[in-house]
Amino acid sequence: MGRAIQNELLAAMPRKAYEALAPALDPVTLVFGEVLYEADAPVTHVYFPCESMVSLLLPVEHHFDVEVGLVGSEGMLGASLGLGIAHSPVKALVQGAGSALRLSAAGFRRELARNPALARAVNAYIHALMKQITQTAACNRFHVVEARLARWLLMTRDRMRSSKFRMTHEFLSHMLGVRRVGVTEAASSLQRKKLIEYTRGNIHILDDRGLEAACCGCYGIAKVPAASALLS
Amino acid sequence: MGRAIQNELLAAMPRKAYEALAPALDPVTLVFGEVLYEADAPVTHVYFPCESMVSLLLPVEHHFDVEVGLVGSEGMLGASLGLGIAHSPVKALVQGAGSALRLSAAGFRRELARNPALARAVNAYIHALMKQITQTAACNRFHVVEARLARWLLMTRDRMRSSKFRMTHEFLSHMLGVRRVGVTEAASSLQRKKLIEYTRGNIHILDDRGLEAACCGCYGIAKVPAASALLS
DNA sequence: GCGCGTCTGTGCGCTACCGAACTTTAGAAA
DNA sequence: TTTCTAAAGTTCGGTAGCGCACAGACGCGC
Repeated sequence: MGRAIQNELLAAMPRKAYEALAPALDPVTLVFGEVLYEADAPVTHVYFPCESMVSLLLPVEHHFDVEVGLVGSEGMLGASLGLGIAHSPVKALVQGAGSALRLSAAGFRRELARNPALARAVNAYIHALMKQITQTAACNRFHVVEARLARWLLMTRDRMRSSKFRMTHEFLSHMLGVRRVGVTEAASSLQRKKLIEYTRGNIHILDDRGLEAACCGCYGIAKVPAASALLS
Repeated sequence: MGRAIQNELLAAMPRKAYEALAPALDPVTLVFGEVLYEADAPVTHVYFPCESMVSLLLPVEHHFDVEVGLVGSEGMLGASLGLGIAHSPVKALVQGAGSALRLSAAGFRRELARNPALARAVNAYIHALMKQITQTAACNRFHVVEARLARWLLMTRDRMRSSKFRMTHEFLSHMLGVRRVGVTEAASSLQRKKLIEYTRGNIHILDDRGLEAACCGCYGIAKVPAASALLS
């Protein structure tokens, strides 16, 4: 346990409270493409991503799924258990492989009951997630593909803590709910402006500032505040 | 207190728990156009609509606000207090005038602490609201104006418990995040199909089944379940 | 080096919706 | 009755994104 706590939700808990929780946490590696929850299916475990990233998707009839939220080390999966709801409203798909901490649903409930700091952190995160989903809703409604792509890349960078990651246009098109060609057009436009570069699934953000300027204000608004701020 | 409890969230609480809460509830009349909360502003009171309806709106830069949710007698406003958050992420605008029950934020917190049935009902509603917002996000992304209008009319009917209500095209256009002309076109199409009729702000749903067929599946999915089901 | 599958780029006609202006009509007020 | 205003209807050019189809291009395995 000497290492830094990599999940910010856990890191923001009082030391003692975290130490009470730590033995129950099970380190796991999330693999790309893994489905943690299906939509409306039971939540058997909660996950605290450390260096991984998970998309929240909603199935829509006659369409591919749309992404409504993105969870990384700033958050958790299965927070609805904190509301006493044992099933996930959305599908959770591992988007960036990496480490996470896992806990059984029963264990999580137990910890919530005896650990008020955890309960507070979880509640605060539920609220932050609602804001994120709300903002995404508005953004998807009003903003052009290029701006939304820029936002998505920045959100991914924040959660992966890296400006290089793997992601094909095909995949991005599902995330943004547009055609693959739409992504190709937006991505090559961003590349022409020297904001990113990419080849065959390897994306590299070259100019963070420029990319922020290319995306809509939603990025700044929906940025999940540091967990420490959540608890203040 | 002999009358039926008109807010379903309250009605679903155990009799004893409700009776403990009832004296603190302050009957108020919400007037059309009243703003209960501004976005990101403090929540001073919570509201349980009885025969009124309130829109949840998100401000978007360079645009009118977009609606992300709709609250009627099946829900409440200010539920985020149940998460320990004292400000509203969205703007709450009274959409359908009518009666509601009001409670101060402090009083609500007090009741939550001593009344587990209320806490459970509130948590369940928060979850239902998240689902509604999520579904709205996806619906706004994929479905055509006519289907979204049909959905909105049905949701309004459910919350107002009436198939007649007042609502101008101008106003609807803000709710749906489209031009007024877009609403006019969609509405006259629905009228031509004899599903609704309207004149100068008076809308009348003629054919519920037909209207449900004209709208997307989102309506059925995002329908907030009866509060009694929420608690089961 | 060859073949093949995956990823990316291009072209084309089409539709829903936009922005902006203008007209008509219902109904309340004078 | 006349006047006035808010609501609803119409028109028109423009565009973002769609569906579909196909063409290169990179990289891996053999």
